[in-house]
Amino acid sequence: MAKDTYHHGSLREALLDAAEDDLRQSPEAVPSVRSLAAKLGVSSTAPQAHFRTKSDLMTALAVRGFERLSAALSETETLRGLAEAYIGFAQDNLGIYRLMFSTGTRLDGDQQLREVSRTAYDTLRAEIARLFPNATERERNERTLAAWAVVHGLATLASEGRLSSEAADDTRPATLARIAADMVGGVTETA
Amino acid sequence: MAKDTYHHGSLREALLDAAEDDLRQSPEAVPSVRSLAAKLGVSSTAPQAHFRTKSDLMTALAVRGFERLSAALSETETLRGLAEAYIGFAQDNLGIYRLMFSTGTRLDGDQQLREVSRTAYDTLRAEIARLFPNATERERNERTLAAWAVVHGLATLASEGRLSSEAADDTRPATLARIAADMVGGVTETA
DNA sequence: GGTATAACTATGCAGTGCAAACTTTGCAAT
DNA sequence: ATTGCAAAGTTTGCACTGCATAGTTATACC
Repeated sequence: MAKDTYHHGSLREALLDAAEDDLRQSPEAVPSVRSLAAKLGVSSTAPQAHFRTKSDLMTALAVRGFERLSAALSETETLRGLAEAYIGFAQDNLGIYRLMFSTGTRLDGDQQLREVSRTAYDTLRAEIARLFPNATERERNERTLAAWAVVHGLATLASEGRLSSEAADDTRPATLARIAADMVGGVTETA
Repeated sequence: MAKDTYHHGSLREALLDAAEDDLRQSPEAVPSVRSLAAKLGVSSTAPQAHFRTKSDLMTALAVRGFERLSAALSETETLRGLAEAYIGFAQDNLGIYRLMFSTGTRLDGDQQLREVSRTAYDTLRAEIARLFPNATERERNERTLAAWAVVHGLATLASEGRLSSEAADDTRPATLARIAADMVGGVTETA
């Protein structure tokens, strides 16, 4: 993965790849810029040419994450499917998922991040609208918000290992998704 | 807040107080141990006598947070009140709240943390049991989990400023709590 | 009143992000 | 082809971090 020419050619992407790789191998440790540079056989400050700050790098990674999440969501139709995809994504991409919703990653700072984040949300909103055609605009908004919150909450708590010992022993995406969908859709509307 | 004697006397508590103070003033920046020591007029490594690692200090702070959260929850009765208290706590104690659910703070490592975390959860569980007396054990478990997830999800998303621009403009605890309670309690059961 | 020990200091190390100044390279215009 | 220039990468260095280690001081206990 080291470079042999002076110009790496695609250091920007390589950095993101490397960061993602590290994050996948140990999701609890945010990789240092220096370690990424070292792994790519490049000087410690080379990344600065592509990302002004570390935070910028992480934000770029978060954008990647949202894109992939959106892709995963758009592959399903049902509410339960969406929930399962969301929770599954969180569990399979724990490091990036944390980054996507971490404090450092501010939505207001990055235009691209805001857009790609909105895309994912709109997918959910559309499904809610389909499920509750008679609801008012406001009801739909609130239901969408609540739906997102349950799913996001479950995904987060499960990923951080907060459910294991007390709240739930079965933390598989499918199981949690069922619980979430039951709560949002209600028993009546599903029929 | 500086010491004049060689032995500070209550450095442990002072460190926690100082950390909480910093966290309250700028919730997005986790204070450094060194800065806390400096603020208390104590050498950089003095804290090590009381907390083996920084993570230990943060965990102790998280315990404080759970205690206070439990106290806030126990002051109300209704589901909606619980939700409002929870969300309000998150917004008013953003720094500590993040710490309580951050990756570094592992439940499995600290006995005390596990207990105090469970206490808060049990309060919610009791209320759910009261609301749904006819539900099976399993149903109650699932509803409790879902309830926690919505509330926690809303609290987290609101605190991190993830709702503002797209999902909800009104992020006041009372409003979010109503949405959460509606979802959990359903319209039928509330009557 | 001595002494073990908990609480604190001093020093130092490895790592971190980042700024600043410099060097190499590719590309584009002449 | 030559030159000029901007982009990409290097070197150096600074301030800060957590933490290990070794030495110092005061306090509590017998």
